[in-house]
Amino acid sequence: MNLFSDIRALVIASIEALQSEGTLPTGLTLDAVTTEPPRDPAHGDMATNAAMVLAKPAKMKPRDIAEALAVKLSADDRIASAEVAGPGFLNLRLANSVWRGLPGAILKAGTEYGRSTMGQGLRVNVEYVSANPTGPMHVGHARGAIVGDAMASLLAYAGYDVTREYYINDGGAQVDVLARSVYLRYLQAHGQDVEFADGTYPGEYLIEVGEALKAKVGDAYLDKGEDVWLADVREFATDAMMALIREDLAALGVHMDHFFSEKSLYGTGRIEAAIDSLRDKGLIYRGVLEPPKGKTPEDWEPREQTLFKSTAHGDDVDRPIMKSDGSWTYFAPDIAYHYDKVQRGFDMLIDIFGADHGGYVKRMKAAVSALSEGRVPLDIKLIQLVKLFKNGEPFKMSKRAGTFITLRDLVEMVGADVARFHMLTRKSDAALDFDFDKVVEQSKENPVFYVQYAHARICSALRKAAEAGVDVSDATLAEVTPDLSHTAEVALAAKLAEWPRLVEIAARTHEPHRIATYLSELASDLHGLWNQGKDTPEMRFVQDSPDATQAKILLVRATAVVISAGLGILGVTPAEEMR
RNA sequence: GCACCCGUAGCUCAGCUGGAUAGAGCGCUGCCCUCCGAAGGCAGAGGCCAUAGGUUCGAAUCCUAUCGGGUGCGCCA
Repeated sequence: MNLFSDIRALVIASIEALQSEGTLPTGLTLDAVTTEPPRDPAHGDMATNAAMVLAKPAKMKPRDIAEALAVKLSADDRIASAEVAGPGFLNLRLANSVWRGLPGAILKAGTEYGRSTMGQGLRVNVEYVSANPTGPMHVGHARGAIVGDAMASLLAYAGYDVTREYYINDGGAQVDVLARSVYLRYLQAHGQDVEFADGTYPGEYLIEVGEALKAKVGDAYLDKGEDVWLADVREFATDAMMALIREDLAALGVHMDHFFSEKSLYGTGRIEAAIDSLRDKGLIYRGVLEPPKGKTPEDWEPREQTLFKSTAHGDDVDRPIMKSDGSWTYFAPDIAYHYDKVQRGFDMLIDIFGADHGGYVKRMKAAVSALSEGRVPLDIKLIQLVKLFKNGEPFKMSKRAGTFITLRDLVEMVGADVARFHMLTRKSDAALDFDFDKVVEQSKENPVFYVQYAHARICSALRKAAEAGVDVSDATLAEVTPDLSHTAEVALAAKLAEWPRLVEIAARTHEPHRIATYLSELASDLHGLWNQGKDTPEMRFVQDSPDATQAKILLVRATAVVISAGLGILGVTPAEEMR
């Protein structure tokens, strides 16, 4: 149920009626016709741009089209009035019956109100986090995890078939480093003195991994060379790290559908198969790259390499896929991984990367474009930095100073709900300030609190009504005719009408932060309505008679449902009371 | 040097596939808050949407150039 698309359908039908009457020419493209909320409520409930976008192709004056359309639309009993305004806007005022029907319809649908079918069941793969399995996740990983997770939920709510996926970088040199570091801890567990040289991870989190290794293999690896233990320790260590990472993610409320191992691409012919697919398209060649202008590395020398002709698919330069020693560059397994995604039949791919991978976007898009022959779109979201603050002061993380904050620390300090909501209050390609003290503050300037409080406040009103003996069950309220006698109440209903539309906009643009923005606005409207009850007792949610209470409280209960649905997408628990 | 992201009120930021008089919170100014539904309420001031061109009936939004900030740029993933 979506009022805007309902009325848009009515507008389209009216245009077609005018076409069959000969008032408008046939063969017009109607895709650009929209119905949207007017900027100024005085303009009405809804506006359509139909007359303006059709004026040129129909070779008519916009106002003439608008006049004719207004007559048609007015004939529908959902339309109270249709007025031509400005350059050709058609301002629509909806019948009271439309608004009165909305809150009950929301209660009947529950949090499904707003669910869309725009995704048409298309299969989307959202890849996010993909942190190296070399240690616990730090607070910097949290934003990508949260944005990716909310993105996946949003797309699912919008009707896509979503897979949440984590790419484990377990094939590169850094897991050898991890394995050697664990080996040192293993020696330590056997009572030996060890030294952590450069190129090893000294983190204490590996102590227990070393001890676990000792428990598993005993003294089998003591005084042995890497050729004996490296492969096994590598696997043991990455398994341990992934277990750690899964726990960290779970603490944040993030759960993956699929973990994809980079290592599984090596020695199995899968990289070769992906590269062969590109070779078949004539996109692999031997060549020498130009040095980057203006910033030639000291040790630059021309070198013949195996290159992917990514420029054929929009990249700026061709990219090496094989090192001079014949081994793959990191790009090659990434190509193979995305080839695998394409072959698994996804209709759309989304990668959530850190902003430091910006230079990687074009080549990855080029690869997917080539591998899928342009069929599968890849959207890459770059997540900008989170600037940490503590009580208004910039907070620098430093391992040496012991102020290194892990993702787990974050959850323990502020809670998963607060962390999640706050990380979603800004669009992901802008830097975000995160103040450990302010995000848990209970004040109006804290959107997390403000939205939670709106929901809790409604729950409180419902409890109070129930204590007074009023039946405020959804089933009962859904049959009640709401009392929308004040403009602020109609305005709130109008805001609720925007929810399904907003879901589609957020899903189409891949911008889950829009949900958080909307919820803040909705909460603000709710609190405003509540405050008006101070001066105007007849606007209070709980009235003297049960009938009056039901008629008032229905609207705010519908608001709670929408808040709950929105928070659900963000992965935040709606609070029933504030503590 | 090149590519990508960002530039909107004093500050932090929203702003819908281009739509009407560009919004919110904070801060600032004024008023209200002895009782109702706590963690305040109401009102006001504050803008060359970085700059200059272009496309369009219409541009904060799209295109081009310039300026400013960030990120990245062949054997590191």
